[in-house]
Amino acid sequence: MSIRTRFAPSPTGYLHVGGARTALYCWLYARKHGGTFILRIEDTDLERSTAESVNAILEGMTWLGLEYDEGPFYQTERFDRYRAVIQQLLDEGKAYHCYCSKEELDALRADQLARKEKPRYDRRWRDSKATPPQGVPPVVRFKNPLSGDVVVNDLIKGTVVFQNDELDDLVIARSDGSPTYNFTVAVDDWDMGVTHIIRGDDHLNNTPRQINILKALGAQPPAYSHVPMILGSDGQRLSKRHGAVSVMQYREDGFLPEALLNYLVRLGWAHGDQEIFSIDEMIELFDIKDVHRAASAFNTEKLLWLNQHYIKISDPAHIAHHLSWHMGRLGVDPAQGPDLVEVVKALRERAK
RNA sequence: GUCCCCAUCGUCUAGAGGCCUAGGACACUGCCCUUUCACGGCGGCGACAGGGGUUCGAAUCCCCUUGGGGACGCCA
Repeated sequence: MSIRTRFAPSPTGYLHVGGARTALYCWLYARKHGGTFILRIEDTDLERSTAESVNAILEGMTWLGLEYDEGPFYQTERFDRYRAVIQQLLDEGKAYHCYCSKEELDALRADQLARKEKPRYDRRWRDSKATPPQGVPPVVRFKNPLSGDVVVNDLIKGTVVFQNDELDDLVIARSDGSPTYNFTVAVDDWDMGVTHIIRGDDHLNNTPRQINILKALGAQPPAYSHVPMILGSDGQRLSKRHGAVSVMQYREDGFLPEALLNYLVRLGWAHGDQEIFSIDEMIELFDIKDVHRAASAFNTEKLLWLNQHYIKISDPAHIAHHLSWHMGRLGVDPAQGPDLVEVVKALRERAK
């Protein structure tokens, strides 16, 4: 069977380095196996998703050269499909309506937390015969299995077992009828024939839920690979205070895409002592199974070194091309000055 | 709090029981090259979180502790 991977960002911000690395790994894995790389925009959160973010993500991927074979698919364009599957689950008794108000749920959560329990929905409407309250639009919840466990054979993390009784009945459709993340992911990965899911390990806990939904749908779960997070230089979660986090910010700061790609592929993965990888070498040597299990800290110094390396060894015309982009951005007309290729030749030994 | 993940130099990592008095890279640093800055060359500093096992032998396997991270939403 042909390999199919997907990168599925939610358009609620720019493409950051963590997402870029995940996209790179998905892309490399597909390329290595002659498979298909799919781009899917997970925009079911109508409140936070923006067109600007979609553009920023597309722009970032284009700059890095991570071209997709299919897509971009937008989940907002697939609502009819989700609605049909939700109805199917309802008809089959695999999902049910829940009439709890947000206040009710908040109170339940606060209560459980106060008792030092893991907060989760108590399934009060799962088998309820009670008459639904008037005028309350219900959400749809998925009937998660009550016992047994879900085994995830993760290509990076190894075998991870989750007890079903740790999971609650998650909401798959909001009271306004719109579908939610864990559900749309399962349906899409199934519909799109995704064979290998490669994503951030912040999704590892979602995996058993998605597998249960897939099973309820009669679908074969794909292979999972959860790549660790990228931390800031101080070992804390990457955020704006660490400086550049947006991929496009690196472009503006003068980094070459090949330098960022080389840095990212080497962050959390290695092939012996090799530090420099061309795109072709990455495709040939990269294997998702060799990705490190621990989170890693982003180190701009090393990126800078790689950038310097690529400036030195690249064709001067190539560097000049990037240089003219920066000059244009600064309002300088390259045609007015000396030949950029010559400038690059003269200065490349001493630039970063 | 509960569940899940993780743990080798400051950082990225090699290491899949003996090849390890733990290797490479970035950073830092000494010397050389050099009119300057870089580049380059040769050195140096620097780590198996702690404790128990298993084994003739453990950075490598198992358990506990500690420390990080993630998840627990009508966000994704």
